[in-house]
Amino acid sequence: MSLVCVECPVRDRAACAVLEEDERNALARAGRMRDLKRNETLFAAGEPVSSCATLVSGALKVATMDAEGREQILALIHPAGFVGEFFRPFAEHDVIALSDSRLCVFAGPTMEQAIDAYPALARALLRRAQEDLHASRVLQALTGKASGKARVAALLLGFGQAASDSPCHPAAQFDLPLSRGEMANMLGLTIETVSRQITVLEREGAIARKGKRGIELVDPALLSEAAA
Amino acid sequence: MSLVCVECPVRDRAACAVLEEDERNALARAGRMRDLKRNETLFAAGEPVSSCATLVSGALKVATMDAEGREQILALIHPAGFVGEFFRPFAEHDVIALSDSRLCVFAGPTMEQAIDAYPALARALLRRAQEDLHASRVLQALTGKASGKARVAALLLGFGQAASDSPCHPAAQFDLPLSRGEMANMLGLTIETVSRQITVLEREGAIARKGKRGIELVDPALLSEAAA
DNA sequence: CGTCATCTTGAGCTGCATCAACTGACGTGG
DNA sequence: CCACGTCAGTTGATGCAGCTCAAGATGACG
Repeated sequence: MSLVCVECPVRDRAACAVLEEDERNALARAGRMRDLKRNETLFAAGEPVSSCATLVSGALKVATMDAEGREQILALIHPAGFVGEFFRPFAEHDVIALSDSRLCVFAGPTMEQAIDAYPALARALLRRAQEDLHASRVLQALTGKASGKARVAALLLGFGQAASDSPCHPAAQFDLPLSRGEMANMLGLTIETVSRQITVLEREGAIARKGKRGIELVDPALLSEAAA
Repeated sequence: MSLVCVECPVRDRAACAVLEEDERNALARAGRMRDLKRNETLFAAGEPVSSCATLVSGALKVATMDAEGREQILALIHPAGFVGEFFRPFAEHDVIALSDSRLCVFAGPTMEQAIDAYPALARALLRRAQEDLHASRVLQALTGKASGKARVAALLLGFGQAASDSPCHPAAQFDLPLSRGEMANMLGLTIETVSRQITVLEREGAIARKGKRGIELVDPALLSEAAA
């Protein structure tokens, strides 16, 4: 399947946005679109990885299973995000679709050749890797020693930011992209604790539940105070 | 000060190792050596960063302070490691010397020009960023939901690996590069808990204390079992 | 020998995990 | 259309791992 970059919703935010039109088209001819259903696995930990991809729409999670079979979510991938490691023969973590998703997939050598051919692409990928690294450390700082309430509050704020168009103000209302269980796996808590802390934050007037997945940020200031 | 790559202890492991001799020398002329004493700060969170560096000897920590002024260690940098973000105007985290250290420092634009001039360098930095990202996620998985004992055991094993020449077997005996407080900050525990778990592991026969900072891995298999 | 920093050990308390029951939404099949 | 099962979420009761506070112990150094 050929890619139609002209219609790509992330055409000016993804790594390939730094390429010239003809370069991008050349790269696109070497890639293909792939759709994933919710909970479908893109890469499985331990399996050989010979490809990488840009997320076009939907959302992915990067996760590991511990010895007891419990999942730990290590990162979320949003549209325009990039997954796949070039320099490792095997995937270290699972990459799974959180919702129905569409990706722009490239076979391993294709992208390696491309970063040699287009220096700007290497820069763009380096930038993205550093951003991912930063995001990982921020999450680490959060789960390191914050209280359960602070973790949940910070996660809700983060979702609000992600759901907003403006980079400074969070969306007033949005749908949670994660189930309670996924939020718990991400924060190093249990389902029950997440649920309880959401209840507490609602009772304090910081947020309000809107249906099963909807959240309204009633008092963002109060919420960010709880996240401290 | 000019750099003498020929004598550099990390000359074939650092990112610049991918360069040809003359390219490397050209880059070296644009950089300079810098020595840090223990606890000296290389980058401070929030301050503008206009440089990056390869660690030649010693060790660094990447850390944040939470609202209550407690430190959280997010990553350790070992010799041949690279620090500094090109694409961000301000440092997000503190970078501090854990022991007396020597770095090979480059002013911001120097390295940016170099990655454009030498595609192999961009690849090498991308590889390093992905490795850092992986290390960050491994640490995150560890601090996510493991027990105190498992965290301490895993950290000790990691130090053993790092202190060893062989990549597969850990060193039988080594000195802890971190104080109890630093280990606690890294693992999301308290000094007391770290101390207690070390005592437990010693009582179980997995390790033995050798003086103030020395650790002997009496039974590595038992230790890695405790880390599970 | 005293001082200071680091580490260890003890005792009690707290926050989160665990186990368990209940609710509501949804889908399936009789 | 209703009975039923399933699944996600909520709430309650209880226990324990790790935090907190406190008191030594150990070692480095002047």
